[in-house]
Amino acid sequence: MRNNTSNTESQILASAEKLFIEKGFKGTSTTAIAKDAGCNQALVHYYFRTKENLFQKVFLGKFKQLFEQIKVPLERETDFFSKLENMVDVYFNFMIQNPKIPYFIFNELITNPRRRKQLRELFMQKPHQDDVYHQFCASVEKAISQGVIRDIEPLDLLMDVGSLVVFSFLMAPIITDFLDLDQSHLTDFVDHRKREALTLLFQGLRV
Amino acid sequence: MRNNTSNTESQILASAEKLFIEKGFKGTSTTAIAKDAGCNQALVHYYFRTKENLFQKVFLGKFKQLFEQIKVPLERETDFFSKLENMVDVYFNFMIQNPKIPYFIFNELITNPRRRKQLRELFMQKPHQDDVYHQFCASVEKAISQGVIRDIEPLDLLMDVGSLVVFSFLMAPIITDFLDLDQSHLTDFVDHRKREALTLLFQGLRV
DNA sequence: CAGCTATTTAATAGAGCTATTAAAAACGGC
DNA sequence: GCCGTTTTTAATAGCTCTATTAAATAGCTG
Repeated sequence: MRNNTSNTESQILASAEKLFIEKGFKGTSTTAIAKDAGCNQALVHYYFRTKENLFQKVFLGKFKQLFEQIKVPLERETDFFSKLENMVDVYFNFMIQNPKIPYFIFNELITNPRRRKQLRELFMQKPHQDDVYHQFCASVEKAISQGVIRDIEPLDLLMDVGSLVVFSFLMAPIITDFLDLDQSHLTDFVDHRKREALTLLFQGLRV
Repeated sequence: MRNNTSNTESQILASAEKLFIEKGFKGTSTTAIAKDAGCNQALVHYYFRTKENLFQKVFLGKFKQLFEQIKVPLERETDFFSKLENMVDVYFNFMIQNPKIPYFIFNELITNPRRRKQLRELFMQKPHQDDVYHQFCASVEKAISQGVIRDIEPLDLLMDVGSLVVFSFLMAPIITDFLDLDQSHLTDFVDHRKREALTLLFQGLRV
């Protein structure tokens, strides 16, 4: 190999990422990837052997990217409502910049048991990533015992936040089409949802 | 035609429904549908001409089924918190009985602009179905002016409820696999989420 | 049962897909 | 400029898929 990541190889990866995210595994052909990357179809297999292989690279990469973002506000030591605000903020920002990622990951996790297994193994290999979750649990329980928030299971709180953040983005393309909104109105909508999510959470968690 | 819906025809429809919901449009072949229905592959095309046609029948049928459920608590005239509880109740129950429907509808709406168009036209044809939404808006605004709930836009309230209900079900298969839960623990989880959703909404909407 | 229609079958056209292979082209060091 | 390696290409095997067709079968009616 002449350079560590040849131009073609990374171009294929970029095209694959774009197409897989847009159309999913089944909806994307190696032929289409090659065409988008502007190279011969055989090169896709030359560099990545199989479509499945290439997909895994993209999928795990994106998942790690998401996870890196998610863990930041969970780890940070602040008062509880700041942590909450920080979570909503970070998640919304990530989604604004990567609006198709949550659906991409969801889709593949839901439709393909193999991906769930892959991901599980990924977590089993690195049990220390659990710490993020347990760290979060500890801070929730502390906030409860200090009377800062009402009694709630940490997983529920996580699900509440996740629901309010992710659902807005899953719905976004549907709403856009239904109400004939353009991109600028869409970001308004998302921004509006962010404020409402915070309001609901803050009020809904009071003692 | 001998009987209005021949045995084979409805069997094909049933198999198509099962497989489309499980694997989506791209993931399901007419060959697989025929095999599942226990008939010759050509029959699928004999009765429905194209795969697209067959899919539309399934999709619109399921969407109507969902919509019929959704509108019930929106229309009912009760005090606002009862309406809210009723909504969460009905939606959760529907999802427990049709756990794969929300993802199925989501998936096709998100990935296929044509489906969004189809659905939009469906609504445009029957503008009276708008009334359900406007009826709901009216009851929200009444509740606000009466000081029963805090100030909130009706669409936000709808999104809040939708988020908290639907997200639980989208996550369910992922959580099952991750935590090695069996079906009984899963329904516990869902039931638990239902209570938390209600708590969050009731508290989060107080003045 | 004869004739008509509805249903079912096997066969196949025609397309697209993944993956492989053998040969050609590009590139590097010597 | 030559040689070995890496990269790229065209060709193709071997699938699977949708949709159609012509022929066979079943079912009803008079």
